[in-house]
Amino acid sequence: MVSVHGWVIPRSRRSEPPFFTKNQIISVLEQVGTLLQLDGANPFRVRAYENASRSLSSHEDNLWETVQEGTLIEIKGIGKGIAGLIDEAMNEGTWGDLDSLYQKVPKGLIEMLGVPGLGPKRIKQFHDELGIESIAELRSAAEEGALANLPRMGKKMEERILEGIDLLARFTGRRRLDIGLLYGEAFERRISSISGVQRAQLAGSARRRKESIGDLDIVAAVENEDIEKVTDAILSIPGIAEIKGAGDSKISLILESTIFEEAFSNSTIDEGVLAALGGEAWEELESNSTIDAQVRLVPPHVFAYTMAYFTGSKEHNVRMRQRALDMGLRLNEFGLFPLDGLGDAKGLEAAANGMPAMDETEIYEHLQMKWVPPEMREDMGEIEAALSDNLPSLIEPYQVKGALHNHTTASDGSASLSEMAEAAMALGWEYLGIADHSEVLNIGGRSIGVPQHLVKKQGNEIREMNDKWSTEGTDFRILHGSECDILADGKLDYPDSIRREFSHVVGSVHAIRSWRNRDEIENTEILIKAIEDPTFTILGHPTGRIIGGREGFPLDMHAVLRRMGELNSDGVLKACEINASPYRLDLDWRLCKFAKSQGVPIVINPDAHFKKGLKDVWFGVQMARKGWLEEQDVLNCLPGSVIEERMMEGK
DNA sequence: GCCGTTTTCGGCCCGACTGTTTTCAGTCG
Repeated sequence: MVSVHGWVIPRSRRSEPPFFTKNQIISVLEQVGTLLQLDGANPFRVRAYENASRSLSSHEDNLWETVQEGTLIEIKGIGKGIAGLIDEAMNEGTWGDLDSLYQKVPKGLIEMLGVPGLGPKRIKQFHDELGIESIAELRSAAEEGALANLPRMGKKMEERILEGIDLLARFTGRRRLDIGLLYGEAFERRISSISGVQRAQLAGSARRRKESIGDLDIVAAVENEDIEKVTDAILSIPGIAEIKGAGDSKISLILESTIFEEAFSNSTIDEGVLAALGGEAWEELESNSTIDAQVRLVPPHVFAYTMAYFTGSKEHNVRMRQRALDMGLRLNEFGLFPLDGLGDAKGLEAAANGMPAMDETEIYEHLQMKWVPPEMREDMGEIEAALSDNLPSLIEPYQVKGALHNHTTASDGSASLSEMAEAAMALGWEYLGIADHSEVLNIGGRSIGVPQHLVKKQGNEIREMNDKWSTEGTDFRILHGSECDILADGKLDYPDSIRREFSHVVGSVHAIRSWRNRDEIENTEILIKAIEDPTFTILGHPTGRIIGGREGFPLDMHAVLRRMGELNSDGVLKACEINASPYRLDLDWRLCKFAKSQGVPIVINPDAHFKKGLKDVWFGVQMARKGWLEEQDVLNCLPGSVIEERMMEGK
């Protein structure tokens, strides 16, 4: 459901400029786009606001400085109008005439956008003609049959809206990447095994490894004469909760977790993904858990084009089509065609005259570009990099040699030191960093941190184990760190003398509530103060977000990373974690490239609380890939013998 | 509202599906 929470124009709490932060500006611009749609504005004007919001969020420089320099309009997508708006907001603390727009559009209309089949046009029509301002009013109007009499409406639309309202209540929100991939892999395998399907592959945000997945897209290559047979077979796959629609080229479904039973017993799931998922995520699925899925059926010779198209992202595709147009070509899900001589041929008919492509590499070659890995297709600079042959060589899961943030029974983990070490060795790792919680941490009134007097005991155990491996000639070691709480005032838990004994200190915020009650500027200052402590090594789950659960606390992460970069250039090691738990995936991948540009090393940490949790590193690697990171950018790609030294040097 | 070797106006990515119509508008991805 589109949450209505937060749909008010922000008021500044500050007494001097800048009155608003970059994140506040970005969110207002995005909301204005939506509000304008509901107000019936010119769709291109709507897109201008959406584009401005997007381009600002990938703009890495300090926005306040840009405003002061007067160079706002040099940012692509920001012209005179929006630049004036941003200038006014930051300098004066006012939003021009946007107040009236926020006032004008009833909040219930925003919620209605979440109803499948309802868009801004119909919502506006209902509002203008019938005075409908909320989902509740919409439901009763539909039940009374009041909607069917409107122009271009009818009984069927009315029913669809009622179903849509129910659906919205039942199947709300997106799925975490791990859950989405479980469904996606299972569904892909089932479709691949249908006779008549020549190839089938998962596309969409799952293939791009987004941290959360709205619905699954699967492309299947099927000859024309097999379409009917294959469609019937797909519709009879067990695990389908509902069929939403089925045409010649597209099938829309809702899947439920019963799809897994046979898929798992046949071990048909991709081994790499299954290993990463460890089966844990599946066991946790509720029986009423569902996910939307679309299957596209296309002739084999256009499969690559359709894969590229439905892998997205939408923004990447727009840029690709623009690139094609620049070369006098048209690109769509069926092929790439010269614009002249295309005539009236559309869709598949036109594909006969298109440029052939056996795989995606050839599509990019036709456009004189290097193939872009799916994870990078977000229009975050990959188009330019692919055109100039400057794409990074992305990190691979096998390049990770250990991890630095994991727990044992000494705090809230469920496995002992030696059990965790064995599991790490089984993964082929050369080291395991243990970072149990510090003393202060208690969750639900129960203290789970390691008290001061037990820190030394843990250190002794680790030393004994390391000595044993060393005499045996085993290339494995445990690094004795701590996940040390960053207190609300920016101080670190434990006395200095204890912190200095650890090989590394992962500083993490756990008392999220007090950080959420402060503003971005204050939080940023306090967090930077904590990072500057000489014993501080790694920033753990920087914003505290839980995917699908809660937003992180307000923070200017660019400013934090800039400061960490300065400290690194002074020779002090300050690394930033990508917490690899699929619940967190924090640092956000969108910030990885910036961290790299500032010279901040990244550590991919599973934050494992049990043996299988170590495998979550796989998800962290996916995020690092989305963030353009290479092997040398990631600290825990260093071999065991080197990483100890690196941490000593960095103090 | 933004943008511009076609720069101050007239474009702005493209197609399938659905339900409403009898040629098309709205929605979705």
